Amino acid sequence: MSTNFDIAQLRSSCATCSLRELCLPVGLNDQEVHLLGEVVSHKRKIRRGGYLYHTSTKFQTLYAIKSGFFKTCILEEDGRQQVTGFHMTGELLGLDAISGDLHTCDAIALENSEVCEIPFAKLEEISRTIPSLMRHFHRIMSREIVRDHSIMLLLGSMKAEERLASFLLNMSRRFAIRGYSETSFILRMTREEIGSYLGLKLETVSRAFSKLQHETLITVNNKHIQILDLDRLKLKMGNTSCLT
Amino acid sequence: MSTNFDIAQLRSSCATCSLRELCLPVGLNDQEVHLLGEVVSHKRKIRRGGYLYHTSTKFQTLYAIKSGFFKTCILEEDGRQQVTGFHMTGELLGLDAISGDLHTCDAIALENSEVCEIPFAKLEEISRTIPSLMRHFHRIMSREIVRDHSIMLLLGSMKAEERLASFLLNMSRRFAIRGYSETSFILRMTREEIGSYLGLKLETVSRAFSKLQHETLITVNNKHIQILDLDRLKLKMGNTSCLT
DNA sequence: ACCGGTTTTTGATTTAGATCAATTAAACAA
DNA sequence: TTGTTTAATTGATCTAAATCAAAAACCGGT
Repeated sequence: MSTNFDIAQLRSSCATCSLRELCLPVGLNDQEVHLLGEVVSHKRKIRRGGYLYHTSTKFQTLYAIKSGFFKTCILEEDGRQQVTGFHMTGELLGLDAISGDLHTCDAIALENSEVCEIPFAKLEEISRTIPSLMRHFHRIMSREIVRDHSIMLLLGSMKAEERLASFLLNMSRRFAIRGYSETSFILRMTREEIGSYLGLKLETVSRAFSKLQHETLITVNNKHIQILDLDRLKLKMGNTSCLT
Repeated sequence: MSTNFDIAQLRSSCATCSLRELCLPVGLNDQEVHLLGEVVSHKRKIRRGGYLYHTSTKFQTLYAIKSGFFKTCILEEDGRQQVTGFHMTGELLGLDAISGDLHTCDAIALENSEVCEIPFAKLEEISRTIPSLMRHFHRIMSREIVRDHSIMLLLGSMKAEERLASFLLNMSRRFAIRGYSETSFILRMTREEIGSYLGLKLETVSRAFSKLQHETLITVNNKHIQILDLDRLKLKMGNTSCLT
């Protein structure tokens, strides 16, 4: 909450956690880090199952995930929900709210999590004086668009097993980027949520997991996944360059 | 090509064509319009079937479509292509290239078209001095993300007829925004391209068209579509708030 | 450690849409 | 105009994934 903070601490937090997305690759000087610190200093904790934000929420805030795991989803009027993304430690959340004054989806914590709130207006303001920050922010937005296009490719033309392989490889890569193991990780979401994201029913997801396990490509222990053969898994997903 | 231009002309072109997306809603003063004019003054013509840009093209340019119709698509290694979007007069193209140095898809003209080239670096530069322009640009990017999420919803949980209804209503709305008829329009793309976009085969698209026609919701004359009952078509697509 | 609810797995059956195939219609060039 | 190519429609069949169903594993709370 306080705007009083330690630059060294911010720098190190940039290097290790949530703010890396936003400022690590930019190469800011001390004064710029100071400015940015004022913007990102507000922390917030969300318990497992809790909402980070709701559809139609008005406040325009971005969130850098300091620790934890989220899903974003659209709730249809008939009750079903479509998962539009999963978001892990170090990633940025809330880009959808910029288009209008309202969020267009719900963001729900899949485990106890902590985020930094980033008032978007303030970020715009200081990024005007720090071109590299603005550039970096634009790249993040564009990357989101590109990722969504890969998902469209996946949903539009891949079959169940390819989708799951694609998904696992995407998760693997994102864990690797954050410094976690790329072959052994816990998927916080349920089979149903994976299914919703991949355009499949939960039973189909489960079957696909089993199939990949029988082929000794992965080991499945409920939510704990171990990838036994990354290369062979890549072949599985077809020759597509999917899920950026 | 020239940086010498008439402010009045730019203003009027803003009001009527491609640049509306970029500058119309912003409310710029004369000096700002002048600045913007320097950025968007380079025009380019593309013939039907021609490429506006290729995957892995390096130049970072945005394109405002002055007139015409484009598709963007990802070409898979096995030859199939996934259409990721259709883009009509007045819309902005090329947002995918910001994330890296390369375009991540092809943009192909579906009819003879004309675009304004907007060097992205220059746009960033001048938007630093025009906050409302920057804000507006961010909204455009965010809207793209939100739209992609609607498509994910469509691909993930709608059935063939709902998808087509959703698609037609989206087209209708976009035509309406640009000042064309919302109930009678030409779809420049083939059934195969619609199918690729909607995650369906061309035969299925054709059948869905026929079905909607038999139910007297629309009239189909090859590429010319006439919507007979907008409200009933909206019901068709399920209670989903799809395709922003 | 036990209990009640949720999540996951696996099997049997059904179905929407893919695939295969053939006809008709439109677009285009000579 | 005519012939040639490409696009669209419609029908018959097949299949991947949805749906229905039931058992097994896991989780959180006491």
